[in-house]
Amino acid sequence: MTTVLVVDDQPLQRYGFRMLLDSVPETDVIGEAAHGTEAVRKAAELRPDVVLMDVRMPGMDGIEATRRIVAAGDRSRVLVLTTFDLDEYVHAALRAGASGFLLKDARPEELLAGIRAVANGDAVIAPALTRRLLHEFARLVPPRADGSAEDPRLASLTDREREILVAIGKGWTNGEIATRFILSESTVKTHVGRVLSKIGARDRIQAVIFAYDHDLVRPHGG
Amino acid sequence: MTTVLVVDDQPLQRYGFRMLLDSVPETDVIGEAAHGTEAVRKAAELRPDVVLMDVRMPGMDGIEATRRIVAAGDRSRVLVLTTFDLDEYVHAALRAGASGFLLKDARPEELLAGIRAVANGDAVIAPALTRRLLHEFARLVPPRADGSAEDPRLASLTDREREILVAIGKGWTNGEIATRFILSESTVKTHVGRVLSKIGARDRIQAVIFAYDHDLVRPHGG
DNA sequence: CGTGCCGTAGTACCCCGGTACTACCCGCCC
DNA sequence: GGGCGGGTAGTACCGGGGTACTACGGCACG
Repeated sequence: MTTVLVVDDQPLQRYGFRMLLDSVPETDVIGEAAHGTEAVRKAAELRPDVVLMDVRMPGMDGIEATRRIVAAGDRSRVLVLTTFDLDEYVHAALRAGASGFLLKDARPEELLAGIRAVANGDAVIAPALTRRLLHEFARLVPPRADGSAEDPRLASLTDREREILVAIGKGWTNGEIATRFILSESTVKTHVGRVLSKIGARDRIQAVIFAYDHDLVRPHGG
Repeated sequence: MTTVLVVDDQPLQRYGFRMLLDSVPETDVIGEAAHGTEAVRKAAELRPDVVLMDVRMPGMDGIEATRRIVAAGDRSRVLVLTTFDLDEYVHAALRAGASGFLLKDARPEELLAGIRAVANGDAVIAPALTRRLLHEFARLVPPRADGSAEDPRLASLTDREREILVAIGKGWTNGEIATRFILSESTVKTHVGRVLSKIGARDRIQAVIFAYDHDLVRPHGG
């Protein structure tokens, strides 16, 4: 039995969901909420397995409510519903920690299957959205994660030189690199010079860019 | 009627797929292939709506075959099937241009629904994979796409200074910036100095890192 | 054994980058 | 009018970065 909290600002919409979910034995609507604040409170109180969350609501919207419910860590999983397939909503919802994203025009069996999947720990995305999501994903995935060949310039570096390049990418000066690697600054300069030459960079700045483009340094990683 | 090309190195597996797909009126298996090379050739020859592609095959694998079929641009959509939910396969398949990714242990109706969706231009992902994909996606999505506040240091920059910062992020020297912006190098230096001061960077290298971390420059964007 | 690659280290030289400070023009607003 | 922020521009100074070249110990490989 899967317990569900229905969140939508329109009473009629909530009624529809309740009718549908109560018509099958496997789901049980244990509560309703008309806006984000109420949703967060009821989620904490009722501990539903799944929260069926509308995005557009007056007051606190579904995204923020999702963020808080997920942050609360009560094991409730959030399935976000929206009328429009606006990209910002999808992105924001996923970053907020939603387990799924479906369109309101989904067929009843799709919705039920979605709830089942989410309750089961899986995730669901409306097919119409999946396509664009995959497109973006393919664009975002770091180059080295696929089957493409490694940049020959990178491959030409020795292990030491690669370490140096990473250090350059972190923004360290030659002096800092020397200190942290316990080397003389002369040695660092030699290494840096060879790195620049091998990757075809005219200065360390181009090397920093190269390092970022080739995912040698993590963003926001100091 | 959806035409399908079945690609798998195991004859029995192909037989199973053919039985299933031919048992419903909406799909029609118009060909089979036992490895990547044959798949590419038959896809070009038969122009199927959907290619049901196994990943692991002797010789050319399903990923490379997918890449080539998609690159051929014959409107054939590729639905990748695998026994294992290995991340590398998923990434590689999506980058190769696959329209979907399902596990072989999917129930028959799931497979049929997947083929239907793919033929329809949508995309599908096995629920078990969707979860991890969303996790990664949330991690990859540029920070500014959600509801988080913009870095106050960025907000303190004037429009001109932001342009300068982007230019720094591209690796341009002061001289190059001066030339492209039609400014004197002195002016550029003045701007750069103010930018460094405002974002708290000790030198332009830290500024480059800042620009990348705040997504002001696109990777691989010269 | 010699040859080459790698990592280490040094000297010498020059230039770009960054700082400090000043200066002028323009548009806006009190 | 006067003040102010933003954009432009200049001079002077200096330190770090990059280049060129040399050098040597260790280690592998033919």
